[in-house]
Amino acid sequence: MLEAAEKKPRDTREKILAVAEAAVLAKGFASTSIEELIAAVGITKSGFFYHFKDKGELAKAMMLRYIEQDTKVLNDIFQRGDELHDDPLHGFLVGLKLFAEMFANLPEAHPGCLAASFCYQDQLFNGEIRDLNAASVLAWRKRFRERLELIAKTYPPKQPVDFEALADMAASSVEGGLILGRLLKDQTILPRQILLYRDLVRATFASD
Amino acid sequence: MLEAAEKKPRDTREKILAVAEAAVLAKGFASTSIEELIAAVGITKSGFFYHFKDKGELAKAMMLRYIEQDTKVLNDIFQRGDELHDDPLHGFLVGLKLFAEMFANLPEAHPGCLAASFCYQDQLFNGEIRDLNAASVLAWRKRFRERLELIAKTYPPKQPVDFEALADMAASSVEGGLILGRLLKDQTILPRQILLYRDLVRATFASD
DNA sequence: GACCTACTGTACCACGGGTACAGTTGCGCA
DNA sequence: TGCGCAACTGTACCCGTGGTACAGTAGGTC
Repeated sequence: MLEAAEKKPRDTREKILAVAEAAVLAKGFASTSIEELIAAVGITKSGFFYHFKDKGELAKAMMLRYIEQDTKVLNDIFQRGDELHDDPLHGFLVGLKLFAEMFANLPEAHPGCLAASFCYQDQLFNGEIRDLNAASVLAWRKRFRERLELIAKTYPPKQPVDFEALADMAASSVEGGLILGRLLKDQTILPRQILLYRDLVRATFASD
Repeated sequence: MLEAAEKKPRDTREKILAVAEAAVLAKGFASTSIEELIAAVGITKSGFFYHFKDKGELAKAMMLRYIEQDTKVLNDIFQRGDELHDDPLHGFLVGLKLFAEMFANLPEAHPGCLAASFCYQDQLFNGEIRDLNAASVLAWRKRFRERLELIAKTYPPKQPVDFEALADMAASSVEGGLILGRLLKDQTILPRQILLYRDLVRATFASD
């Protein structure tokens, strides 16, 4: 009876999450109605509540999905950077360049960061989701901080450096660049912010 | 009959806007109910709709109020910076330091940026509000870009510089710093991001 | 005493989140 | 061949909130 035999288990759940992410990034979580999600996916309300016991569970699943995708992208990009360069500093700089290029080459504007969206509506969510969100930022901090300190072993900076802040600035540049890019409808803003961050990293460890 | 004779015209309107801003930054615009605003201010629903014909007009008034306050703060800070230093570069660097200190010395965590909050819910608003929001970012860009180009006349940078991106990075650092600060509940993140931006500006025009 | 500003009071509707639960369909498996 | 399970559908219903509509009123000003 079904014209599509390609249906896999969990497929619907994934579709709901994808549609929900796009909607939340455009309108916020509260104004994303379950009604519109089921209409877009082509299921009924009962179908939705089969997958998620309430809207809060949807939020949690969205966050987990986002963090997973995010981690994978970062891993890929910076691994490729390191493959192109043995040196910790130059591998990192190549990684940052690849990162900027990835955003520059997106077919359309980046829809935004779910962590930022949730952050500006955090009273809607329970502590579990806020903790997930904080953990994802700490993962960025750890990743970049460890790299920066590794670089500092080979290239000791002449000035004292706030490594934590410099690590955070990677995430901060992305968040800031996404917001400005959206507000001005200019896709070039985000990659250029990342390249400026790259300039700062290079200047921090400059050997001249 | 009224125990308070201190009531001034427009006072209620201002109270509504202040309460609404705090609520929107905590929960988002959509989930900020008119009900809770009037409860906090102590008026009735009819009183609310006397001041704003609908929720959209409230949003517009919030945005206008936010932009006005924002402009005033920036003017004050960077004017003081320039009073302390004649040189365009060093006046700017002092201004950035004052800016960072302002955030560091806030009695409690900065509640967030209304422009960012609206940005992540922009489908809720009409074009007028989105235009206001974009204009406020362009005002930051213009302010910082003009200053950077002025500095470049005295301190020509040795490397080519993306002045637009470097100007945008001021706003971007604030937006990014606010988000990270909120997510990690750490008030020091934002001022430290601004100080890193200051480092980048200094390095860009370094004469050594 | 007329007029204006800044409200109050009352009544009402539509929509969406959420609950409850019974029924159905197709697939894997014994 | 039939059993059970995952993944739904169908129906019915409650309630809170945004939003509309509009009439009334208290206090100050000219």
